[in-house]
Amino acid sequence: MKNPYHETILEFFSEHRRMPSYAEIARITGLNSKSSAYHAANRLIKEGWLVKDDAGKLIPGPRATGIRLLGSIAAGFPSPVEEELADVMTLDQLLIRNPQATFLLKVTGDSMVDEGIKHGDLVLVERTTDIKPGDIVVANIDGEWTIKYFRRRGKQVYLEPANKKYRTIVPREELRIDLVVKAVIRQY
Amino acid sequence: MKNPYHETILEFFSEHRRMPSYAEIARITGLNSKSSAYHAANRLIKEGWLVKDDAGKLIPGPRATGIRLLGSIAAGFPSPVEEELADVMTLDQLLIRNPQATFLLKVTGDSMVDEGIKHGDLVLVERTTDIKPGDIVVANIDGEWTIKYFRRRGKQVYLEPANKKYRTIVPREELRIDLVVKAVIRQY
DNA sequence: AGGGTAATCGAACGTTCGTTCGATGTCAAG
DNA sequence: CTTGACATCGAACGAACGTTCGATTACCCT
Repeated sequence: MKNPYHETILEFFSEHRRMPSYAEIARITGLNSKSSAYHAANRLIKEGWLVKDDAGKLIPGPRATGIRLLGSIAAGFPSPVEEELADVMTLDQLLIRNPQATFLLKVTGDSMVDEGIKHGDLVLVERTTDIKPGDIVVANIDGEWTIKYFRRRGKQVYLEPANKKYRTIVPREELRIDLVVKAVIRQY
Repeated sequence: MKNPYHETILEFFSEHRRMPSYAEIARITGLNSKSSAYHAANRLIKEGWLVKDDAGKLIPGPRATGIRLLGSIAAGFPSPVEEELADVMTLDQLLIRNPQATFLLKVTGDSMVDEGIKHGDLVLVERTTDIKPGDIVVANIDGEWTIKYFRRRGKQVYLEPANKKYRTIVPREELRIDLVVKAVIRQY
């Protein structure tokens, strides 16, 4: 019972992808009545952990949801405790525009190291037809999948690595590319 | 009505951070009865857009939710269409262990370029006391915030950049660090 | 020890929920 | 046109929901 209620409740949210009912709040927090859960939830609303939407349903509040996007490192740093937070969002909301066409790939090899994309990194890839020169793309060259810059000189398109050890690839035949890298994610 | 129901419903989810009730599904889809909404939802469940959890509540299904984590690029690539998906998760679930203590910072400067952390990148920072040598940390050195490797030689701790242009920092006085970099995110 | 504030409880309320049913409507194949 | 499969509808059910109330308990302050 050490755990404050908001942690228990938000844990439920991230596990179940929905908010618990008051009966469920009572169950998971150890409270013995719905009304205790109701009052506890109202306290959490006052504290900003939860909010009620237009329909009166509980949803995670500004203090709980997502990630706090703070200033830049060199520019200084809001006070660690109790930042009254400008922008709060989910990483998914931040990074993903078209969920149906987006997925994650693990990068193998070092052909893009000079771009800061290393072996083992994850790349967030979106399937799209809107590919512009300079984009980083995932392409199938002669049956092999690779990640490269998409370049164009005149009418000729080619794929350029971000690593001098590798050579630019000029496709022998027509090159169909529909996967563009929207983000790079590296975990430590 | 061009929009298939699952798009309307999942749109509701991402806007409201909860799934609609059947009455609400009827309203937003233009259906005139709860039971139509109920049957429509069941179809979507069969198609994988939605699922019901243990309590019978609707939650987004594997086809809708989060991101598909596929194989590595060099290792080949599951068929683009209709991958029967190993792992599906939210980016937040993937990256964030302790939501309360986690936030996002924008990196300024190039002191970590050799680690693949470039100017303008976002770093996912967690406040923790468990910092080990080799970790990438955000530290306050003489009033300035910087991002560096945390190193230790004997009893002496110091901060090392990942860029030969910069010098290692040996703190004059005691160094209190509680921000460790858990992930790097770069958007294109 | 005592007094006051806040948390918890159990019971009760009207409302909304998910679900089932049978009837009606739509559309394509035979 | 007839048949069958399927989507939609409106009404109905008990169960679960959010909320309120008054009584009880726990906790802090001096």
